[in-house]
Amino acid sequence: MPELPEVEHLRRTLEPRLIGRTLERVDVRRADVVDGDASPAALLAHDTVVALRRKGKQLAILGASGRALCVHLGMTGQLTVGADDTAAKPHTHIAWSLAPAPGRPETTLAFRDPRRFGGVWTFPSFDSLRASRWDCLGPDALEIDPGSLRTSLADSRRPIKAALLDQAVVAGVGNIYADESLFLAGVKPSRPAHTLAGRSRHAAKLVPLCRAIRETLARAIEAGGSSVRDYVDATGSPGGYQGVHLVYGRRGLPCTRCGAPLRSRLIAQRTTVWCPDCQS
DNA sequence: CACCACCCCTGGACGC
DNA sequence: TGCGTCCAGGGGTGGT
Repeated sequence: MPELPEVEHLRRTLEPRLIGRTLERVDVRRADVVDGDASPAALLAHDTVVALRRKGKQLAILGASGRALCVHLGMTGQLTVGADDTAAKPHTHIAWSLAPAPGRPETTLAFRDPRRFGGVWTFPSFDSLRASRWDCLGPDALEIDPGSLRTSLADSRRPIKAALLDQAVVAGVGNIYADESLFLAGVKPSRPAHTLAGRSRHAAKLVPLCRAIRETLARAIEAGGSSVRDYVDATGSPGGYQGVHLVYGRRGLPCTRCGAPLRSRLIAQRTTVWCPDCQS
């Protein structure tokens, strides 16, 4: 399930394979994964990729024409660059043919998404992409700072876990890294968000929580992200961070720090795992 | 206005 | 072995 680290690792693996490449032709097999103008030109046909940007869990592909695509992977989305058979897998909804380029054997860019929680949005410019999809997001989670987090949490009575999942509070944290960050910071997921922003003793954990979010995400990027089920990078390789999750997916197993059995319950409609002894 | 429940979707795990 | 059921969850939306 792609969160910020998976999308950033994907961006980094796409970059050397896509920058400077011209998208010759686009084959849209499922038009309903495209939002906005789904014409070939809007999907960067005959355009050359000049940059790949990311905010939170969203990826932007910028063309030399000025046009922009926003890709969101949802739960099961994949964006891969490879040989002809890259587009042959089931649930490949969009396939671009890459113009031949010296030293670059890849021929195909494919967007695949079995469950179709993801999609592709087309925009005439990067500015319009940002205005309609990125400006409403909170700060990117890699750069979250105590000041902005405190402001977002101050008036919120919902559980801190629910706040961290809210992309308007901080962009890029999903279920896995919310649980991991809260564990590292010693914060109970159900704790009312505002108690981390006020004058109670728990407010002292705001700075550690910010640090935990940034460090957890940075380490996961270096490990190539977490492949719980479907995530692969641009080359089709899974990540390696799923092997080092401290709480996510470990309900009932002993806490790595104190040995107590990890507990689990739904918070904000998401399975949440935490240590009853290490988090308060 | 803050926040929650619901919904979209498919594949894999599990039980019988 | 095969079939039915349940569960995973990002994010938009409509309701409280």
